[in-house]
Amino acid sequence: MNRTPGRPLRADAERSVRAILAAAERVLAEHPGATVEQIAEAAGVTRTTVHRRFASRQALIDALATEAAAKLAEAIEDGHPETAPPLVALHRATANVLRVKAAWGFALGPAAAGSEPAARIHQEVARRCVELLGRIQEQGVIAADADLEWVRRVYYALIGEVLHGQPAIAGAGRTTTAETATDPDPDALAALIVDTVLHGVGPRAAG
Amino acid sequence: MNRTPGRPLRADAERSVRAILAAAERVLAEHPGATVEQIAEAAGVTRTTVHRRFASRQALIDALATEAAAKLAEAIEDGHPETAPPLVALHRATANVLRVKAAWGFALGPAAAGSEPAARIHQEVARRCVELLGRIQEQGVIAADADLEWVRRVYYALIGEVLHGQPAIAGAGRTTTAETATDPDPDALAALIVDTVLHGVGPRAAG
DNA sequence: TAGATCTGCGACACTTCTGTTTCAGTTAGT
DNA sequence: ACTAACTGAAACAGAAGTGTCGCAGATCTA
Repeated sequence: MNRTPGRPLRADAERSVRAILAAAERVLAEHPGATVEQIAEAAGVTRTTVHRRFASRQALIDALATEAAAKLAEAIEDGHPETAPPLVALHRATANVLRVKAAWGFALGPAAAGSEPAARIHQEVARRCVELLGRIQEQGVIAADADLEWVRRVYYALIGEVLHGQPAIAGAGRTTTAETATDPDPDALAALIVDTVLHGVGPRAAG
Repeated sequence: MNRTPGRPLRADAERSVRAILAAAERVLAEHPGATVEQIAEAAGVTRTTVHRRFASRQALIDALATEAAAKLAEAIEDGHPETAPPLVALHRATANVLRVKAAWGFALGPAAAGSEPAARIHQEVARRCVELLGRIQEQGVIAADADLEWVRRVYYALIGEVLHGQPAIAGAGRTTTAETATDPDPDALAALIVDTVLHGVGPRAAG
């Protein structure tokens, strides 16, 4: 049975879909093996309704992954990677991505991978990311002989690292610059990530 | 029923246990939700036998996680973090860890976490790691005001990153230094990781 | 070689989850 | 206000997995 109707849904049905997706993210983030029933309960809906809107558990996860991937792409674009100065764009995009990934941890994680359309979006995002890094490289801020794919992966890894130790990041990075920031706000973390990717943790070259 | 007998196992039974653990790693690495039956089949054993040796599926995973954690700890110690020069120890330990993590990807991954004894070992490993980083910091190779816990997490993240894109790392890092190394050997990768952690991907400070 | 141990085989009860269906009652849209 | 769409409730069949048991035969060990 196809639950991807051509006709537009009624307002309440649309609301249900949103509630289910939001609940799925919430529940699956904590327990990836969670039941459809648990998701339904968290959404304030019956299991029957979930199955009415999503053909299968997998279909639900795929939809979730796709939606989240779209938000991720949007987060990058909101940094204006084309028009803004590359480093500014990178910083803004990083902060945006941190917000999105924090809110859609499961849907953007490995457990939700395998969704075909989502995978395409992620691939496109990676392309844009390398593009932006290339522009930064042209400015000489990234070594000319650096492998941009490796740079991108380091960058991704640090984003992921920052996100799964929320309270652990008190006075992150250099205690002098970041002080004891009690609030792990995305901008400070983005600065930490970008700085670490570019310069590592070694002592600063004078200047 | 307790499958942790006080008496020593017979030789063939011991062999079965080893085969089951090895097969579990192999199978679960590719499909974390794999069945006990699939594991048994891969081990050349019946499901009954698996249950004879491990009280439950979870008990099997816990045993796997614990064994792998021990190998990880061993990998660190093999770098002689106490006696060798800190940077040498870090490099050796990194190469060793890469080997171990490549072979025990599932058992050391998040899916196998939650095992109580394994968790304690991992905590101990992290402590040793920070200790070593502290010694490197004293040498001035890591900035004096850097948060070592953050450094450790960056280090871990890069190790993880290197490991889940095996064939993608052809001419890793700086193409000039690494050339097009067709073989992603642990030592080259370890050098890449350590270098990136310390200096990032920015242009080298002259020298 | 004798006795203890281990294994495969086949079966069993039990639980849990999925996906479907029907139907009566509610809610949105026009 | 009328119709179409949506929902909850309650059941159903079915699949799949887990853990257990007993037994006959193979395999180790002393």
